[in-house]
Amino acid sequence: MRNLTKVFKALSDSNRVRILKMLEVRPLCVCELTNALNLATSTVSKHLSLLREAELILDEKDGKWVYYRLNETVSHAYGQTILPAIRSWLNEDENVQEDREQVLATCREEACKIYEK
Amino acid sequence: MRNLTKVFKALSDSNRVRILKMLEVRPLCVCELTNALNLATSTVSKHLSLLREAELILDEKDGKWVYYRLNETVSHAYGQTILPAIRSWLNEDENVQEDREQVLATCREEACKIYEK
DNA sequence: TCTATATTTCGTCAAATAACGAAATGAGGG
DNA sequence: CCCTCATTTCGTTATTTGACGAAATATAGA
Repeated sequence: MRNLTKVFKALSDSNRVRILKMLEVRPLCVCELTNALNLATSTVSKHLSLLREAELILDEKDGKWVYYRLNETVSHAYGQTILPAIRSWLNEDENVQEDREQVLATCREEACKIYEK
Repeated sequence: MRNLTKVFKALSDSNRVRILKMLEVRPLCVCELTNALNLATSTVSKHLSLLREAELILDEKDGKWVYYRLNETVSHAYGQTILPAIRSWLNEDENVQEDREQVLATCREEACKIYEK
């Protein structure tokens, strides 16, 4: 029960749903997400930790960046049902489309201060 | 987006999920639900109104009682996906099983003060 | 090492939420 | 019409949540 409500709670905030819909495009680092959401970095980081605790996303460190991506192999039935459903929902939503355009249009050098490899 | 988060928010509280799982057994009036949840009537009434606003349940007046039941013909895709999923989840949950046993064992005369037709 | 950048953690504040009891509303039966 | 019971609405309170900025942590490069 606790696990289920944790998943629903993670999904009950529009900024967190926007994050999931952006991650459908490709894995993104915190600064790219922050850029699109227009929130403080610490706020976005907190949203990401809630999504991660619900096992809806995974994080991977790459140098000084942390990349977040959808958890395609989520272990619980809740995510197995809900993540694909969310993928099919909101694709016509104006905000979601704008977010995605911005993600695609903005290269990381603009979203983050520096892009070096 | 607003509609989706409204649905998830409605589902993000364990007492509201317990209500849905009890309504899987049969339609119930507010006093029967209150009896099982051990909350103030006004609190249960508020939970029910949130579930109703998310279109997950329907209410029907019968004399001085109001019966709530699952919305089997919910119009939005969110409910069409999530309600059947919830029906398949938590059936082994201890609290859910206790709630259901109580619902089945308690006749309305006990749950409510009076039963008259 | 020093600096710059990315991210997380912490402390704080305002708004939202869940709970309660009291009061208001509605329906049925003397 | 009065009384009772079921339910909802309202006002209050404690807790949770979402936001911010500042401070802490981590990494890469000069």
